[in-house]
Amino acid sequence: MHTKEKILEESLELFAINGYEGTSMTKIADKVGIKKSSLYAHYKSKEVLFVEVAKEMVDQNVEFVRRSLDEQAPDVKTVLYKSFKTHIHDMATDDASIQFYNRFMQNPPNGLGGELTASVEKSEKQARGLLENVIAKGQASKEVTADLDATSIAHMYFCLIEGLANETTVYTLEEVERHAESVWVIFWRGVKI
Amino acid sequence: MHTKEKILEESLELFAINGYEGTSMTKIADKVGIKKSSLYAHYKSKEVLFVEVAKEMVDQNVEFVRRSLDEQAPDVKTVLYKSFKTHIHDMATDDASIQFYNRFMQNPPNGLGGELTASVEKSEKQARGLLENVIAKGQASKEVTADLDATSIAHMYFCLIEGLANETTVYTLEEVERHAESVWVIFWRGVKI
DNA sequence: GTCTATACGGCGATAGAC
DNA sequence: GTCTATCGCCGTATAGAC
Repeated sequence: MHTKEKILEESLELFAINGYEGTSMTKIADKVGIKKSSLYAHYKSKEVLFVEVAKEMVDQNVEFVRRSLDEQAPDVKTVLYKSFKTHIHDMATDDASIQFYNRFMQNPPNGLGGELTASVEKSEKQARGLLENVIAKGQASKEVTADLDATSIAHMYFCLIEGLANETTVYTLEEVERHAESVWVIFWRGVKI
Repeated sequence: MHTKEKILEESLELFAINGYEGTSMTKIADKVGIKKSSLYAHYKSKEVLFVEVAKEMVDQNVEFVRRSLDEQAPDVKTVLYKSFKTHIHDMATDDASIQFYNRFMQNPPNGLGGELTASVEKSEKQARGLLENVIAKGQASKEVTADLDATSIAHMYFCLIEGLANETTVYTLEEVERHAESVWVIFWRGVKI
């Protein structure tokens, strides 16, 4: 019922913060407000629960990128800039979904990496596809250089976001946002006509 | 003696691959070729052992950046490009030190993050300083634009490297190196005069 | 579906013989 | 310094009453 979803929600947060081995079924049960053994009525093992959460996050990643792209923005530069800022902001403000995604796409739990890699690769391709469209539009409207192909530029874009995501552990929100600002300037300098 | 160093070496690899909670003292002992209890003659706890490894990695990070900068290269563009390629290559070829660094700087074990953040921040600052010098030289020789400050450019550089590091789990060596190549082109386009 | 009780193994860590 | 033996605890997971 409603409990099953709550388990997903709460374990998402715990996995994101404490990792897979660092999150016990007892801690999840405590956070949900039930006993450990009751979890097994909804998910037959910890691995199954984790994979369920992970699959949701992979799907959500594409949706997140889609929503970050503002269709109403006046030009491609603004679309990209707004999307960039949205990503950075949500990362830096401890959004559990994004932390989960960043954490486990880079270092999946021991046996479960293989089970996820395929779907991650697919979702990253989709997300990159959305950006490629925007960039291609910018090339058509002479905002973005045609010397580079849209795929490479989209790749660079995600590379920057992931690089900045890594900083969130060490640096403060303000520092990351300031870094993001200068990173953006160089990026745009690199891709504009 | 020689055992104490071997413990550091072997646990470095295990921590890098399986994480902190995913690495047991038994597994470390097995890899070293001794019994678990013998480890405690060298390091009084798992936490102490981990912190010891982590501190070495933090120091090594600065040295790694220093060595990647070729003093003999003809111009600043070449210095940066060679350094960039060295980083990518070592990451992609499963260098345990770099994997350890990337993994735990982003997601330190639960109680030990605070103990490391300060020294990480310091070492990253030193490493960035080395790059800033190179970039400032490039600005003086009119290779690199003076519209951007050297700190921002150095920051961008590390951001790209970390972003590419994240890919190594999902993509193959060839793919990452190909991505790195186009990332470099955009980067240089963004910072050259 | 949730509970209590329990099984069983692996964990980090210590004691003490050699 | 390394071993065997052992401690106490907590991990995942199951059985069975309600």
